Amino acid sequence: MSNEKKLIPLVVIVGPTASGKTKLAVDIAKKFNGEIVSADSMQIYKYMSIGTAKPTIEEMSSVPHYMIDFLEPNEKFSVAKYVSMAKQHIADIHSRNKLPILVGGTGLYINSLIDNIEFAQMQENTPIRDELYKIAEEKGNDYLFDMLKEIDEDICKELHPNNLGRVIRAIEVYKLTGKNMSWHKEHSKMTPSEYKLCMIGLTASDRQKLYDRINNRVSIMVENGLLDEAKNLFSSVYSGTAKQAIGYKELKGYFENEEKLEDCLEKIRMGSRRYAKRQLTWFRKDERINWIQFDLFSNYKEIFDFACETLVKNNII
RNA sequence: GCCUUUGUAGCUCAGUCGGUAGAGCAAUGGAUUGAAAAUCCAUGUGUCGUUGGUUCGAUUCCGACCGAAGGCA
Repeated sequence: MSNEKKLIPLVVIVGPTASGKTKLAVDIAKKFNGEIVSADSMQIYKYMSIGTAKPTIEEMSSVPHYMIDFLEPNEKFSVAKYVSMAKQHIADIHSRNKLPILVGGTGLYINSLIDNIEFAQMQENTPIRDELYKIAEEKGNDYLFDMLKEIDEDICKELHPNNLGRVIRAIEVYKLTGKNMSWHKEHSKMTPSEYKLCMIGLTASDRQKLYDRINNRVSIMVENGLLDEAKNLFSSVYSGTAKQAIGYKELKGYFENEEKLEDCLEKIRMGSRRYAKRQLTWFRKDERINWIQFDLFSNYKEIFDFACETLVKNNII
């Protein structure tokens, strides 16, 4: 094995929702001749722009963006697909002598990509899953968990029986590949990352400041036409992954005349706050991240300058 | 003004036939390898409205007062 292969420089900007990732990424791209690869599990969908806080049309036309706006809302997606597509974009950007910038809040996508997780090669197989879900419904979560114990005792130490989706996936992986999840996890980390990273994390030193921004942004989304966007989405086919997006599902009750608008909006704010909390839990443990606490700077320019300095210090540009 | 109901965790409410209390939601922490903006796990001290009385002991019984909702005038 040779380490001669040259690493691709990659700027990574992470952080909870509403922390200002999009703007910072665009400005960095403009300054350093970069292009942006999004790492967001919902911005991949068309027609879901306001609610997922996609970059504006101006932002997207001033800097090339990838992994945004390319899937119909009824199409399923997965980490494995994300990693293989995003990797190609990064390689392509680099081959054109531009600086790739990975930006987003979906921790699983980002870590799978930058840590070079290799997923088992297989097609997704819903008949197996459906059958397992049926077993769980009839005989209970513990029954399925005991099934998993038979084929992968180690993974059971990391999983809770109630985390049905993962228990089922672990069984499915074994049925489709003949190797259990523990085996795949171990073998997925064999090849080292091909990127030279500089990670920047945006957050607030005071959690309430972040929550204020989130709450405020929901009102802005409504002013920008969130309700119409959601209404259109409901009238078309929208399912699977896209259906989980915060900012749309909460409005259903309003359109069906069962809930007040203000109550639905409060649900969106709450859902977003809880999401931000989970994002922080995910990113906090990554010691490679250079954190920028936006509320400790007096204006945006200082944040931008500080971010640029960080990139220079890390020899990324 | 009178009658009835009501005042318990940030919110909605249980409960204690008198021995200082518990659920859901929220909040906080954590997990995260093909649905990840999803999914899952862990964490419950609050003058039981205020104030007197009865009692060994009251949030629980009795009285007064304060607040809320409804009804009658």
